[in-house]
Amino acid sequence: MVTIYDIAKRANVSSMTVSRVINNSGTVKEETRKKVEQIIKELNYIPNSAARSLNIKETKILSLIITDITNPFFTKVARGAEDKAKQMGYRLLLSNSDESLEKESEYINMILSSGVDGVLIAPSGDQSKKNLRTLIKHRIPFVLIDREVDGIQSDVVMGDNFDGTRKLIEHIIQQGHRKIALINGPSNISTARAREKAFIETLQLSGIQPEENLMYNISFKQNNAEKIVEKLVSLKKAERPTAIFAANNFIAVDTVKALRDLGKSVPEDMAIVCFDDPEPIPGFNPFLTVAAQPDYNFGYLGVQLLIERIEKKGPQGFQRIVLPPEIHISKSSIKG
Amino acid sequence: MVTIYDIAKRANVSSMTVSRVINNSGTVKEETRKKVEQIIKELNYIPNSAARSLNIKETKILSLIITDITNPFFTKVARGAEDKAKQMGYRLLLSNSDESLEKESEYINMILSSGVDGVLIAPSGDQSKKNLRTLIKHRIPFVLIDREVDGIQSDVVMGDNFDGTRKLIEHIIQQGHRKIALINGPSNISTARAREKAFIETLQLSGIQPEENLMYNISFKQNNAEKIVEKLVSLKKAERPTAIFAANNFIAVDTVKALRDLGKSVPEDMAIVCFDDPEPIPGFNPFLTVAAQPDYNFGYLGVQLLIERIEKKGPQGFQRIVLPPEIHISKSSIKG
DNA sequence: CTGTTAGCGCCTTCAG
DNA sequence: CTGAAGGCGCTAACAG
Repeated sequence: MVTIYDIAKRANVSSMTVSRVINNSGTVKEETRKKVEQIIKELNYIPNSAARSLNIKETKILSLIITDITNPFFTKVARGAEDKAKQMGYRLLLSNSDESLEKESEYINMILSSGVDGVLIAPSGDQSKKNLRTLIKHRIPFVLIDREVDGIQSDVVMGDNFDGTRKLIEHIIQQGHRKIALINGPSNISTARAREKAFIETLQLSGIQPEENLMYNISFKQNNAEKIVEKLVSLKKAERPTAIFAANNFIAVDTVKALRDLGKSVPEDMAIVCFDDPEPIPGFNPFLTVAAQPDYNFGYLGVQLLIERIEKKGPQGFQRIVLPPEIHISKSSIKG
Repeated sequence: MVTIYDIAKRANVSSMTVSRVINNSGTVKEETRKKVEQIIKELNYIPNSAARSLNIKETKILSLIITDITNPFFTKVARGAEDKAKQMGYRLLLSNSDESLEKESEYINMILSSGVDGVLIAPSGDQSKKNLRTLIKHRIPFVLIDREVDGIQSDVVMGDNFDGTRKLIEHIIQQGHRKIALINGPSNISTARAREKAFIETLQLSGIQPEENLMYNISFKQNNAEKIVEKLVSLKKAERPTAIFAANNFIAVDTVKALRDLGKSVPEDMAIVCFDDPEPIPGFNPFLTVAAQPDYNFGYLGVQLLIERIEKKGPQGFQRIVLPPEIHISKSSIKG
């Protein structure tokens, strides 16, 4: 391995001069700089980042913790995050928590020891407070994406869950539906709470009384909605919903599949609207009516805030960026 | 920051003993080990990985270079890679080359200086040889995924492009099509070459003469197929294809959109089959007939080979794992 | 503009 | 089973 000393020797300078050339720091005579640079090329010298990190205590590595890269929403978040990170000279570590506090904790531990400069995280829920506290204790800057956590002050980039939900529900009411079910995520996740609140209030504003037996909390992960759908479908006609609001894309997909398996058709037997688009390519094969979030920007802006925080260029107080969703109306909620 | 010395002092041992406890190396009396471990907990000690890496020359970080995480095929590859990496105690860096040699080269440079232990890469094409040679020169192990590179010997995990293509084309011929167009990726990518070869040979075996003016090479990226589709559609009826083989999912999506914009319907006016599923959730909203690859395993097995190579547990020779695709027949190729 | 000294936190080597 | 000395490759702080 060729080190800074090998370069120094060949160039008849000290290691410090080489260091200055590499980092463009201090002042070096144009002539010596040229010489050093040439020798660096000749010898294919590459600075050792471990040694560098040991000194200056920064790695130029960020950690992205999402629940599942396979969820098209987070796929785009990751792409936005990576793009911005690269642009700013940072690398990005990928982690999938699968909505599990335990996995999240494991990643947090790995983060502490691998010395990343900052963390962009979609927390698994309010219980993540524990993990975020750990980050705070170790002075590792972080930015929350998509989800807030009760009792944690920080920068955050999130969607307008209330507004998106309200528009979806208004739309479905406008389509003539009065019995509307909610299949929601766990209530320890801020997005689920906001969506439920908006669901209830929007119904009430239209003079519809929200019904307990039409509202369910399951996981935001795949393969969870089937039983709920069966239950809803098997209700007596008078009690049965004619529309379902799926609180995220995975739940929506499950719901559609479950209905299909039950021989029900969408939207004739059951209308569906959902938050977050399950399609990676919007508008390709449009079927579901969705509140599509600017997912790419969640990641892009998140990394931007994070780097500002790391490099202390950010404002003193925490920033809270709320991005509005776009409603895309499609077959799943329109009759005929 | 609490260091190994702080622990040593408190425990009345030397830093070496602490080091031995941390790494489970050498021998330490059960009693002292217990004491040290307790103090580590009390003080919330976390080993500094930069210092560690500086000594032992390993980071437990792998780099994944794909063309675009947003492509559902690579999304799954990434998930498989991350799962295996985590299981083996490694972290994974994410990079999107966007099929660009330049971006790929930038990432390779970052890799060299950030000292990752190994690289899992879907090369941008045969021109990546340059970058792979750089990795070889710097003794950084790598495994190719999805694509081989002319003149590079290495471990590789890839799909059976010939077989998948053959089955798709046989299917489309069986549907009565004789004029079949190919919208392929660039011929400097091994998968594109294999798919073209299989396309031509399968046609010939069925007594159909491949036609130059029905075969095109574009990029594997999004938003490229429109002009080709327009050209194909505007051919005189006698020359016009009745089916299109899109060589990857992005091309297929573009093709479907372009046809839609031109007022053509699929499969009535034009049948479509493609390699790689554009749906993140197979079978959710089935439309396209596809050769779906075991994408998750590309990443999972790729990382497995890579770690074996890094830890020198792998066989001397290089491994070449070829995974068969599954054909999913759907509306886009079946009439009425 | 350049060099010297010291040390980042850990692990290897060798002694005991 | 444990410790002392030295070094990994680099840079901060100072000196010239």
